[in-house]
Amino acid sequence: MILSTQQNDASFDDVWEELVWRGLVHVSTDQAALKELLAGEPITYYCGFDPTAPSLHLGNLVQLLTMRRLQLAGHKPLGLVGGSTGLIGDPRPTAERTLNTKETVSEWVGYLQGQVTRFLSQEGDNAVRLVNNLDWTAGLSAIDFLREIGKHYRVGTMLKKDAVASRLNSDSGISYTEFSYQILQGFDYLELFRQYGCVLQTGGSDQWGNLTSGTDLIHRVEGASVHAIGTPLITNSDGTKFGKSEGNAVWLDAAMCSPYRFYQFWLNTDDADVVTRLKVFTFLGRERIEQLEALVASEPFRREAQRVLATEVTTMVHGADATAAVIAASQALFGQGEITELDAEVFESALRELPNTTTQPDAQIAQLLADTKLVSSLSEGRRAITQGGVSVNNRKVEDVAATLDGFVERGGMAVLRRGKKTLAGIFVE
RNA sequence: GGCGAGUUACCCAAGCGGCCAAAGGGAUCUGACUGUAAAUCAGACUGCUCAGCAUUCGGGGGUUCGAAUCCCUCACUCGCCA
Repeated sequence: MILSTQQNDASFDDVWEELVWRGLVHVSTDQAALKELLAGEPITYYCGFDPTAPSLHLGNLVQLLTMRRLQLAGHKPLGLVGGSTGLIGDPRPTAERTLNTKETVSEWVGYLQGQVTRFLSQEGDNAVRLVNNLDWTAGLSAIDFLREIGKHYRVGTMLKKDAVASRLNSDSGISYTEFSYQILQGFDYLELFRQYGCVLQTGGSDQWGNLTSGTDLIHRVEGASVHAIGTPLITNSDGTKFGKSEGNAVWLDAAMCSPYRFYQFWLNTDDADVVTRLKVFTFLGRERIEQLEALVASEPFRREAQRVLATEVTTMVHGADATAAVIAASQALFGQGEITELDAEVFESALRELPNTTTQPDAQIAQLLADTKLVSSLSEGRRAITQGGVSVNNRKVEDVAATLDGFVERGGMAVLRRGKKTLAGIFVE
């Protein structure tokens, strides 16, 4: 099992030092106190995930791996999947969320719980424990909520939180529902503090307002000082959004983002970003990462660091077998030799890793582009051909109205390619 | 409750009766260059039965030969006053 191969780098004094080195601490409560706390006896900590989709994505993976590092240091994780907060919606800086139905949310809770437990050990005395905030909010009446929790919140403070302030400044405004979100998250922390003695919450730095909502509430109600760590928002050095592939989020669920695409996403990491990614997304030690950093500088064209990164993360998320398959497919499809000279079996299994379709020899190539989702419409398919961006088995398609005839000879298999690296498999009957 | 401002394509944002499928920027995609990079340059970016046609400018209705642009109405958002 992959979890058993993971370990923290023993060359660091404590896990806090390692988190800092990996660039995982963007903001936090008292650093000296945190360092001491984390170096001492096992503590209980938590991180929440809201069911806003059927799967977690790369942004959540940062949290999962941070939790895992703390678990490896002996601390006790609580994996919270927000059955109630998912019904309310964390305010996004831009616009109001659309509410999902209770049925949908509860279905997604199940999926996310399954994913959370895959990344954290379920063995030993610090096994991950799943919690759901619906358990302590479902039975709470609005009146009790306002009396017991709401009374501790000052509206002035709530308005100053970034998430709220930016929404108030936007022309979409904010609903009372989303405005209340920070109270719910603060309540979660209080509840976990009471039930499990939880004294640390981690989350993205964009959650900072929600994290401090909890530490402040606990301080006020229980008189205790508890902690929070905000991890940095992962960004690309060129300013584009991290974690998007073809405009879509990179999901952890193989059905929503195939292992092939997942691997390719990591393989295409910029030189400027690859070291940062290795630190955040792998369990490779400092020495190994520094060695790869040197390789990026001396032999960037070999892309050794990208290869290691892609292999490590894909293995962690999709397993060793799937990773071996997508590496083989990638080599076959991007190798130097003629595609048509590849061993038929290797070729076929490579095509199976891609989005693929079975069709007739007279099928129009523009239509196939649309069918395989390489483009989103027929028009776009034609456009791509016009721009010279489409090839079948590495032969450029010149005619907008071209069919597969003449492009597919051997074995009725073909790679359909848009641009350099967007591929699909075609099987002709 | 009163008054004012606003709602344009993925995002920001021009347009204020015909020359508007709609300026500009960003994002995205393609080509060249390369390392399946980055940067740069060029092109594309509503759909289709694609040198043409159809449908878009918050929803609905109207004026007009003709509307994103004018009028009515509904919805939503923001601000000020109560």
